[in-house]
Amino acid sequence: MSDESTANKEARPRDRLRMADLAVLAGVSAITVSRALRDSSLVRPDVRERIKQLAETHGYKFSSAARNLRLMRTHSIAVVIDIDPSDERPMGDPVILAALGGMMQEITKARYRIVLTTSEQIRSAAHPDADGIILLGQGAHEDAVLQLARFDVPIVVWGSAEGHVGPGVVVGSDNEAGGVLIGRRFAETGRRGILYLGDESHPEVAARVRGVRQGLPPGAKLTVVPCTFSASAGREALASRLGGERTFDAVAACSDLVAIGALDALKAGGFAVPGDVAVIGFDDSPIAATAAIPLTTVRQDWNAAGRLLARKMLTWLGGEEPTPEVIPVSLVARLSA
Amino acid sequence: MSDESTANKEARPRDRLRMADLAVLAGVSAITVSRALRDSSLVRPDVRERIKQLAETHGYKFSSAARNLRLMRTHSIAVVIDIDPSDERPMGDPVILAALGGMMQEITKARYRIVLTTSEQIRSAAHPDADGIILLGQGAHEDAVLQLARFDVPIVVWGSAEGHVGPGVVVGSDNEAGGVLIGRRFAETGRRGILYLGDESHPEVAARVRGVRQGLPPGAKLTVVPCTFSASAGREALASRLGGERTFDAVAACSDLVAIGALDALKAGGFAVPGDVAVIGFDDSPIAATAAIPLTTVRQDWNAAGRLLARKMLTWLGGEEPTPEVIPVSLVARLSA
DNA sequence: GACTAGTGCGCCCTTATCGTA
DNA sequence: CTACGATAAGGGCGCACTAGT
Repeated sequence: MSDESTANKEARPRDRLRMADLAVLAGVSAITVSRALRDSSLVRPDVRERIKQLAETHGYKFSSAARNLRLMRTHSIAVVIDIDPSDERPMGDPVILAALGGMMQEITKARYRIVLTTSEQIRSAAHPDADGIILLGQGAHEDAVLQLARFDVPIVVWGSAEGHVGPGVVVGSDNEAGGVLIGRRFAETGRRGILYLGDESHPEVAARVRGVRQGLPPGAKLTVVPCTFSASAGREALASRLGGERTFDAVAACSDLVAIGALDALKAGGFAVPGDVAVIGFDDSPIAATAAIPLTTVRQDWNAAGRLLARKMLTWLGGEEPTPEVIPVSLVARLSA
Repeated sequence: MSDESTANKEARPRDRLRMADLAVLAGVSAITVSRALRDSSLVRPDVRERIKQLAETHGYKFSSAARNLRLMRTHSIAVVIDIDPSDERPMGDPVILAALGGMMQEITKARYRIVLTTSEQIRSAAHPDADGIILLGQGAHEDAVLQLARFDVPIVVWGSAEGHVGPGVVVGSDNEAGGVLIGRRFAETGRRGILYLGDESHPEVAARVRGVRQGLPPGAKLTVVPCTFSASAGREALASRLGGERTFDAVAACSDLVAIGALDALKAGGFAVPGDVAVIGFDDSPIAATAAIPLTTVRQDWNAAGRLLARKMLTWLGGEEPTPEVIPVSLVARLSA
């Protein structure tokens, strides 16, 4: 009965309103609708308002897919974190969540979106599907950045600015200053033999160790014991040093989790904290305050860090290459040192 | 001299290879390239392979923006979490990170992407810009779901299945069973006066309270003290009950953080744990194990929860409406009860 | 001629539908 | 039935241009 193809062409039953449809309703062209909805000054304010009203009343839905295709941008920023359940670290790093929170504040304010990814996933992808990449986490070594450089998008990295030569802009805590705070604290409390629990091949840890050394008085002795970022690693690293005669009276750890492990080992060995041995952590994660012996630690403001990382990225996406930046840290004195 | 528009048409200098270009190189049509790259059986295996090779050697980059527009899908799933730095709760909830990790495993495996959002942002958006929404967090009340229902996309919610009538599929811990575990533990250790710290208007908390009551012996007395999900709330709620004569010998909290606050208040009041008062938390977050008095608590497997939430959503996106599901919980006995 | 307010056209790239050999 | 192709969306926006001051 009805000529369907013609009917479709004449008045195709579209389930979705486009700008073109709105344009007909408003008696203007589609591009004017486009501009009106973006508050372009090329459209008279009254026309703009009328079009917006129309869009509202007709339940118009903007298609970001179409915009993304046209502009060849995704309006999203990839955030790379490694949440590996088999690894002990991430669960104990609520700080990452704080950083995510900070990033969300800034990124959503700029009308961008955060796409969560793992380094493994993004590395194996042909395409980042994002306008920029923010790299987070302790594992963010140089090689990770290099791998990602093949995507032609801005990269902002959390890490240690020193010694960074590759692509990408680095934002990080002032690790060396944090180390100095630790060294001074030990100096003030008369400690002479210090054990540092952490992996010096990690640039951030290396900077902290340097700082500790600076903060310590001339006569003090500093020994670095290699150790990853988990509580069990801290426990084992310290336990290995508790046999025989104790040659240290202070322990600094590369994270609060490691410090908690050290606390365990000391307790098991029958040592008093801070009486026999003082302990200082790093991060001021929530577990620091609630530990059996409330942990003295170096506070990194992860929320601020997240915000800053995001702002750097947004600056870059705005066309201006940002500068690296260092975030100050502070000592939180509790009972352990 | 040169007719620019014609020149553009004849041999426009394109910086990006399209399927159409690949088609010319392979001597086939664009649609065949499309099918070949998607492993369609409509293309002969040898042709398929040849086209894939070609794509590889010429550095072809697939445009997901174009696919998204054509298919009217985003291939991404919005995950709504509230990380509000002004709020005390989220920082103490590293469990959320574990859930995110679980979701990432499943979602990236399915070649979807996770878009992080806050409830505020998505509520004010005209459009979710995602094929589905996963709602996470303690604040996921019914009204939040209703607000999101106006988007015409699948919603999967973390929460309490009981009493849920609105749209969306609910996945949650077996809160009532968790409560029973708590009640039994108190029963076994001879506790008679129980204080429950939590907000019963919250469906999950209500279910736990019911469970506790079931697990308790007939003579025991249970009192619910309203309290939000933060450590300070726990501290204050308990402190308010410590004046005058103590009428309880056990405390159950709606989260480990709240339990930590209660522990603080008890310590300040000079009570021994678990001697005078036993304390049980909920979640088994990292702070439970490292607390001053290692916390007995009910473990929820957040990684598994995240994976399940994601799978439910993927099932739905695959065209089949999933069923609600309840995740088992277990008691982790430490020192506090 | 310079400015304002607005338009027509084509392109971004992929894929469902229908058609053909 | 198998393997492939031509066509037409999908929706927004840059570009080059014009009508009217």
